[in-house]
Amino acid sequence: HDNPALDAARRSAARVYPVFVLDPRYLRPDPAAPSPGSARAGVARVRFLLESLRDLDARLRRLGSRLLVLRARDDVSDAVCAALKDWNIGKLCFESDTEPYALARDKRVTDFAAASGIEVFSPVSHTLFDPAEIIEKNGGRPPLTYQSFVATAGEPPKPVMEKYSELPPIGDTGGYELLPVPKLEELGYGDLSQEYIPPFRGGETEALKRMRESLQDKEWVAKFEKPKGDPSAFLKPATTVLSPYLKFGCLSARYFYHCIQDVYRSTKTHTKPPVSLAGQLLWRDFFYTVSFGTPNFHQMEGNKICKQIPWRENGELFVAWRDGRTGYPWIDAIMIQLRKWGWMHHLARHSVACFLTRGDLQGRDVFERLLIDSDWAINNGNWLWLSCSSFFYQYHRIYSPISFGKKYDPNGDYIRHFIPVLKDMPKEYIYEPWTAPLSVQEKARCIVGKDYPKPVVDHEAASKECRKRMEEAYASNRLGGNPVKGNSSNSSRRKFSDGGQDVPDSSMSKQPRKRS
DNA sequence: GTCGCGTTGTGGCA
DNA sequence: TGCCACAACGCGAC
Repeated sequence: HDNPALDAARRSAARVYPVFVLDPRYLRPDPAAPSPGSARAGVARVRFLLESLRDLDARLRRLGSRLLVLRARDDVSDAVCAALKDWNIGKLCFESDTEPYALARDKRVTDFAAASGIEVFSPVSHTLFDPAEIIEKNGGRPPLTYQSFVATAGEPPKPVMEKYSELPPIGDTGGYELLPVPKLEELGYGDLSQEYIPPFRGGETEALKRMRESLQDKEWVAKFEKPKGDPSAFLKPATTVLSPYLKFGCLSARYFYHCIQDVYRSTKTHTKPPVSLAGQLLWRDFFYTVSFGTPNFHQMEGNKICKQIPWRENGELFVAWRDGRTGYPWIDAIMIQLRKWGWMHHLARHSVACFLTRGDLQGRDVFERLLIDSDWAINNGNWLWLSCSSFFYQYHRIYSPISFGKKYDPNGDYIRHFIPVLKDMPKEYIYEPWTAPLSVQEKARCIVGKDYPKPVVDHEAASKECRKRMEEAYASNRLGGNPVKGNSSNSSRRKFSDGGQDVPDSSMSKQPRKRS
């Protein structure tokens, strides 16, 4: 549905080759990665992708076509150009993509097409609006606040919902071996039998079903307020969990948006952006637009909208955070949900991102790899937000790793589910197990420091230190825009167990990261 | 220069 | 559940 590229292809040709190229950049197994998967994608997202491809193939077959799965040896554009040439293609249709990696990849293909006399049609259909158009409307610069974005954007165009019962058949594929969509086990990630399978299945069929189920409860849709959602809800998440389907193109943002509007029309009142359900789709477009119009959006260096803050590396804290071993059950439960499900509630993401110092884009990379809805523009945008580097600047607002979760889930059911070793810890101590008397720990069969880690940092000291350093960095940005380079103050996170001694600084300021 | 505003803080209190 | 103080940021309209 809402696939103008496919629609154009079927209208203008007697033969259509529906191609998906498996990209080794995303799929090549990396045994050195901290959890199963490739360097850039955890198995949860790869599984979701393969499920989506199998569903797409099945749906194409119902229309008399099929998916042609190509495996790129190295560069995806090489594989596409070879197929264009070998199959003597006259017109190439694909959805445009604004991520820098995709832009470079697609440019190599369109350059080849232009040189070979192949017609190219590349419509915008991944987002509600065309980011380039919004930037132009706004005077050549992306709107940097949500409100100005919404004012500039206006109403999104309607989805392309042409109904058809068949597609042109595929053409002669010559010597190409037509393989089915591979199974996860065939991609070489090792023995995955022990891996938890997330409760979300990929594919357009599942996406449309999930959307209909969400929209069925009209009162829920009309009253939806994102900040009021419960991040600890896991049996029935507080949001639609349609983001992975949007990410993989299983669900059209435009179609979803217009279905939400239909619901609004049938109810007396409804919430409004930014907190409303439709407002969430506008947030998505906001980050796509800013990311498209901002060079070096994914990093601090050379990023004009990003505050220059001298982040410190704390390898010990980072690894504990990544692996869900910080000693703060609320934080660890969220990170374990991330690794197992590839998804957690937005406020849970805020909580853990805030915890990992205010900032440090190392965390960005962990999210990017493990989330099934991993999205370059949105992930980077939100890490800029949470780190008070851009968009949001109230660095005194810090999520407590103890009281924030407790507010929603005083009994700690979420923690008990994702951290079974804590399942018998009394609720008085479940958010701070290190405060439980030894007799209580013994009775709960969970000794802190043995069965569950001691806190890696003292949150009180660490957040105080963080505020101080943010204040210094902001002051420095006001003065001349030069980041604080000195090493006058302590590490932003301290060890808890050694009485507040500083963790040795492995480096002064963060190295700019290569685009990943 | 001033002032109002900004999706999603915490802790205390009614 | 909602309101307030706390301490307070940058942005953008004026």
